[in-house]
Amino acid sequence: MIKQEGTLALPGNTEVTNSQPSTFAGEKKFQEIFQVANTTRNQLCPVRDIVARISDKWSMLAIFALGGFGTLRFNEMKHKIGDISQRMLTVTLRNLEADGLVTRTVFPEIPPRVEYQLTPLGYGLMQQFSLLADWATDNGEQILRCRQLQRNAS
Amino acid sequence: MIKQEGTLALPGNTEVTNSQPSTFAGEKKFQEIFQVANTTRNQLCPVRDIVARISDKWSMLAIFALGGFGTLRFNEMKHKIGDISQRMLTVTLRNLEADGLVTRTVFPEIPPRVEYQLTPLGYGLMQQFSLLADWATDNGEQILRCRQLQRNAS
DNA sequence: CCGTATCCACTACGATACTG
DNA sequence: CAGTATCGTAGTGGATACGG
Repeated sequence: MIKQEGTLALPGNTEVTNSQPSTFAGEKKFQEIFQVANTTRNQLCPVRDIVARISDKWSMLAIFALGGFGTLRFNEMKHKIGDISQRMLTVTLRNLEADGLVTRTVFPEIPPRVEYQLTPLGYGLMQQFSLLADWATDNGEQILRCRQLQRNAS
Repeated sequence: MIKQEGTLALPGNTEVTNSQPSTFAGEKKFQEIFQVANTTRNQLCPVRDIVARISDKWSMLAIFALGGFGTLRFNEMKHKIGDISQRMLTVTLRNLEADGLVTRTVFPEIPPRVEYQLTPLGYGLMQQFSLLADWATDNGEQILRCRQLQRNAS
């Protein structure tokens, strides 16, 4: 007997052919993304680069903070995010700035004032990313349930 | 003089008011995402959890490989991804399985045969994620250019 | 064929202290 | 206020060897 875990994405075909089932539309598109993302020992890949950028511990929060509140000063962000360290906020913002996702404006005053804002590029990224966030809020619970079942089974 | 780096997301308003400029539509939506994602010392957040899952080094590639090619055996994936180690492919697939994103089907044969496939959940995630990948392929070059300029300036 | 087990290198991150 | 500098730790991923 076959050990089958979970449910399949596609209705099981009793007749297995070499071609993929017709329900598998869009397949080629994902193949292309795979090929692009799979830059085995080649040059760097924009997709993986961008995922890497937004997927560290704080970048996503920083981006959505700026998208949600507009312009923010350093300590405003630090206060909003709550448990981020000064160091990590600096590092995060510097990285985002280096990628052209946020601007950093220094006002030569005493005490110093520094304002951060999303660039059009950063705003676009956030919009795309918010779609993924929507999906995550819709389906996150199901994933967590799967994880629980898995842990209980082990 | 103000030290201004990069370009701003919004046209500069000479008159600054307390309210955000009207071009900043969608602000509230992003505030909400921020609030949800910013689970400061609260329980876990589905958005961050899912980002964490797809943002390790190999999960994204594994998902798109399955989405692009349908059903794959262990060594087929390993061959397609190229420079992934056996250990990391196992770990990656086990994590995806635990989250209900892929199924793992063991055929009790000698030699053993194990097939992996996306679940509906995993397929949905990949579709959302592919939109982000599209954005990345469109805008990745610009980000890389920004990064180059930054490095040359330093 | 499809894994585990073990060890090791690297780096992301946090805590703390100090500065213009 | 808005950072830097330094150090310690924990987790991630690679190489290698072995097992059912």
